[in-house]
Amino acid sequence: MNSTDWIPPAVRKAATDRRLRAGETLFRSGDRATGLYGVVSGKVRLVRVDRNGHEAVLQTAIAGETFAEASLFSLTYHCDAVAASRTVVRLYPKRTFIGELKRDPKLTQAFMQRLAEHVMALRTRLERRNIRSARDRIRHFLTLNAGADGRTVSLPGTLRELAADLGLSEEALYRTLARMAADGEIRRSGGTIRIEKNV
Amino acid sequence: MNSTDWIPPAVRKAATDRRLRAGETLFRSGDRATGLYGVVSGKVRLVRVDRNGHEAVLQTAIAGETFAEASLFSLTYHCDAVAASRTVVRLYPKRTFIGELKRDPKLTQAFMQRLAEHVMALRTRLERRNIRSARDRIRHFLTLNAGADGRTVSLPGTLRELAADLGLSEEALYRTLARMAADGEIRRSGGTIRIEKNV
DNA sequence: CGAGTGATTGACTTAGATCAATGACCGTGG
DNA sequence: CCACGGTCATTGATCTAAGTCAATCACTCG
Repeated sequence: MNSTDWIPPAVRKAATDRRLRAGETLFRSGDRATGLYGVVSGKVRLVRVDRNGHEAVLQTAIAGETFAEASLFSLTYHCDAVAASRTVVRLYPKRTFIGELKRDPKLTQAFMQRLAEHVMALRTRLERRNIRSARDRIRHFLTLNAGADGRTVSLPGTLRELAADLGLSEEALYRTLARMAADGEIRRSGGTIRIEKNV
Repeated sequence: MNSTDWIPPAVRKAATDRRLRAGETLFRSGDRATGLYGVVSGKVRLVRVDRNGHEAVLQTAIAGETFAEASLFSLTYHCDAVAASRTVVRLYPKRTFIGELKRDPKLTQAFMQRLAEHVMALRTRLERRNIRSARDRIRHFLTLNAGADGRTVSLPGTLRELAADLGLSEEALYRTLARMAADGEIRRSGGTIRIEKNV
């Protein structure tokens, strides 16, 4: 559901790729919005940085996903996009895209769908941030990200990234995971967490 | 920009009003999504409640605004809608709306715009929640909600509501505001806060 | 092999949650 | 017309979970 199938050939043709090193910035808040991006390979984090240097992760886009959709409605970007690893992104130029939107109702439909999904995802994120307890926050993440069996969660990146994602300090995340494992609530192996007990 | 002008007559005709007492629930998470709502008068809070009973405020819709847009793309609602005061809401039925979307490109355009605004608003909210310090969180809110002069903020509701909105305990909000006022950073009078110093 | 990053654990501090009590205000029903 | 119940605003006292600083180890990538 997050693939870029919905992008029509006309827009595809106008796309250009760009290679990013890990940590490289694709755009910054305030830059002129040139279009919408898709991740070909790698991973991009959309963040806003406050004056204390704290990063708020708004979204993490992995291969096959798109980001900066809302930029079509704005002259500038409103957050920073940073490659989390070596990454290739594909730029779908704003002008072409908007032109095609006017012409292609299917695309419009698909695009609205994407925006609506975005709204829902952001709401879930917001809901999670409202949970004070680190443990409950992690539980929230785990249950909503479990695979088909409802108990296996494969971590999308490093724990460090996850910590930023959850809005916890690394240490709090490590410690809480350790405690949850000690209590038999979860079991860890490599990049995977299994939920052993539902609390 | 948040009025309901963009809703075409065809959809308007199918709308029905409903009167709500303060605190009354309009719909709950999991209820079948019947459509999108507009607030005629009063105020509606969209919240998600976690198992500890904590409420996460996802949106507060005041007179003239719409809410539950994303429900058009979903069979059920994903949050609770509760009237914050005596309120009249107008239901625009899903079926009619979707039918009209297919027919009316203008509506589609306007609706996409609304969704995009939603995404941006949610991102701002998320950004705010990422700020740890109560004082900085309040500052963030104040600067982004100042009127034309950039210094006057008229509070949308009670401080209690604001606290929930900011994700702070009431006490933390009261205390921090008191301290900010004592420091001469803000000045309060009735439902208005003036920013005296920018820090 | 050395530098950089991620993971982990310890020790300490603190901001904000929580519990509690009080006063102001407001609408309402007797 | 006023007493009463309710909500909002406010302040005090206390507690604790999470942030912060710091040190260590494992690993990987030039």
